[in-house]
Amino acid sequence: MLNHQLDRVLHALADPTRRAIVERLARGPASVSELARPLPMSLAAVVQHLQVLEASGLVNSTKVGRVRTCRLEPAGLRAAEDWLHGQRTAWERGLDRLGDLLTGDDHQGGEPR
Amino acid sequence: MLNHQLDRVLHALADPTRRAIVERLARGPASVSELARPLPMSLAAVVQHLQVLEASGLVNSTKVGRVRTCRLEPAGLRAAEDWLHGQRTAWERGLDRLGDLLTGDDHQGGEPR
DNA sequence: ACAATACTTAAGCACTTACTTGACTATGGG
DNA sequence: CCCATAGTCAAGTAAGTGCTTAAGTATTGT
Repeated sequence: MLNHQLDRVLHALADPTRRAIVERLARGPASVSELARPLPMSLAAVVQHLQVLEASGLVNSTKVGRVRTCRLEPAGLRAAEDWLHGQRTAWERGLDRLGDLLTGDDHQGGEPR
Repeated sequence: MLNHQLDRVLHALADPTRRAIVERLARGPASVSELARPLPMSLAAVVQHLQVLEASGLVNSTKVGRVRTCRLEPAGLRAAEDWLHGQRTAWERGLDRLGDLLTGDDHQGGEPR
């Protein structure tokens, strides 16, 4: 995935309203009004949040008649998850190597400079 | 984890400069100047990014003498990872149940309304 | 003591974000 | 045909973000 898209995904998820929408959509598809009903803001504001989510690739929607149905697109979620996992495990592996060094158990050779 | 902290973590990671800092720190601790060197901006700007990262709990730092050493704190990364994973798998389980319904293989009973 | 290093703090500025309201365009039921 | 429903579009605004420069404070090497 391009850095650019990860950018959009994380930005989209950084907002609590948009996370609430994602949480709702994780339980199944919903129309714009259904998504808006529990939220303390105008429907127009919700539509704007949906545009951000759609631009990030986290959500896609199709309009049939006058109702637009939105669903979650797990790929974007997955990409962000993978990035986070990569950083965290890289760091934790580093801590492990440090632990090995301190216990004299270095299987790779070469000390830190 | 409180919604509030997830908020800060995702907001912190939504910026490419801050993600670059996290990627660097995943390979091991670094001083402020070391973090700033490859980045195309002033040191003061980097310090501001570090403040955001530290407020989110993703990074902590200790100052010895005149040099502040920053390291990654994996807990925040983990919390975000878990949230993403939860949403994604909830959605995918939903898709599975839908698949089961379509193949007549519903082991839970109760059709969608 | 002096100067270089490694930050720190504050003020300011362009740009973006998260809303609002108001006007508008389908679509569908009675 | 009429009206409610469902959503769209366009301004406008207050607050927040990501930088900058400039001035300041400790700490360390000579």
